[in-house]
Amino acid sequence: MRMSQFFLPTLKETPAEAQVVSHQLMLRAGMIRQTSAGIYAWLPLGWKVLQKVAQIVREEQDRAGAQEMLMPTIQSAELWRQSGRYEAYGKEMLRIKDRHDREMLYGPTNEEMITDIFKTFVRSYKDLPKNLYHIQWKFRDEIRPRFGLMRGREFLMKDNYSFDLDVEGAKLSYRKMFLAYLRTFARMGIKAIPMRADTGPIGGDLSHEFIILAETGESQVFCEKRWLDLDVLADDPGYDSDLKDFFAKYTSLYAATEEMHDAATAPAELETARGIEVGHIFYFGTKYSAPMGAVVTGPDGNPVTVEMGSYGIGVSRVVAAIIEASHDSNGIIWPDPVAPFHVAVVNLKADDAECARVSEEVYAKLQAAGVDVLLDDRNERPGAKFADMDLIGIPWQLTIGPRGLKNGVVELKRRATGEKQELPVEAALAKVTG
RNA sequence: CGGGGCGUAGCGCAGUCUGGUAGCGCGACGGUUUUGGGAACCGUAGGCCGGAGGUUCGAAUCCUCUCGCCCCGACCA
Repeated sequence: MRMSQFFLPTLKETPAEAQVVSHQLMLRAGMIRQTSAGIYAWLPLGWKVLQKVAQIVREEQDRAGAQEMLMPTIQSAELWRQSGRYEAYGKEMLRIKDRHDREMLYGPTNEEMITDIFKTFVRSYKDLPKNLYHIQWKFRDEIRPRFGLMRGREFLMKDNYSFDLDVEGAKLSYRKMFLAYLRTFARMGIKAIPMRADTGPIGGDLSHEFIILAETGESQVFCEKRWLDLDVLADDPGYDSDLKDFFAKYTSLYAATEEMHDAATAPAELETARGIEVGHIFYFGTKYSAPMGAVVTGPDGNPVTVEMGSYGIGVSRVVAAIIEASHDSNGIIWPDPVAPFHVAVVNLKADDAECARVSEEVYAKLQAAGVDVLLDDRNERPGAKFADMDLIGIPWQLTIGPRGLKNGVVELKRRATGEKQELPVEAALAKVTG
């Protein structure tokens, strides 16, 4: 992408309405535009990041055996009456009426709908287990939306639903998602810690919130420091195992949110921090399958009400949470896997023939190599270019200027560390693509 | 929903108390000089002062109503 043509409305000053750093930086970096309280349009840069995050979620869901589908945002109130939640849900649910005065709603979640779809088609235990997901916009009419995308009203969520014949199967499905979530966040370059969550009336120990540590987090969390040293991607036993050992290892360390924290049972040496919830997994048995009649015929010919679980990742919130966890005073520092561009080629002097020639050549080579590259070919002053690049947080900045070219070198800067080195063009290319 | 605050140019703000023909900085546009960390100078454009009523000779400013947004609390990916 050429910056001279890219729709990237960056701001020098921080808009007054933004209080938290992720909101401020997303506005300044030209990623989003608020259209109503808690509702945002995603501009090209933001949309690129959102899609990268969604794609990692998608790949890990697929890898864990879940299947992608897409359910609508608008649902019928009828479905929710079957589960009893239409009355129970309260004002967070946006209720609307169509032209025939039929009661509809903008879905805050999809348990009812997926259960309805499931029961229509699945009749035999032989069809189990099943795990279905979609990545779709949700709406929850929060009393007070705030913190930009951290607590919006409309948000993009990956939600999936597992269906099993028995509790043991449901627990295995749960452990698979537990692993999938750890892998998902690890791949995004962030440390999300699973913390025991309230299971409400269901009871048991099968609900975890996945929390990212960040100073601006909404809730107080407590965990053992050793958590931060675990390497999930290295520990991954694969989905063919029963995952019991893995699950045991990753739930043995203490980690709890404020609500679940119990100083009496907690170890003495505890890390206290602020946390942002980015995912939540939940086993809930027959809470929906029973009232909605999701029943299959078991091996013995008798009907079995299926065991269900649901699993959510706040995809749009993750984007904000990553910024909360990874920024400095100059702007965003994207972890490589979710960065909107891998490298920015900064032509320091756009009207200099040699600078332009080398920049274009580097740009073309990187594109040919399949690298997501942004070329700053604007006729701006160097300071403005550097400031923009730091602001939008591209992991590598490859600066091409007349001073360096005279000596046959370009400057390669790593956004995360600020480390700069002068290299011949080919060496810089190798470093960026390697 | 309770409590607090704010709506004036694209963005950040002053002006409101004490009514008198709307201003500053940044940004945009044109020009000249510049060019390795958000340049300098000259010039230009841009505002029903959120909206509707009212008071007044006269309202951004006072009164009433309304809409929107932000912050603090109870809810949540």
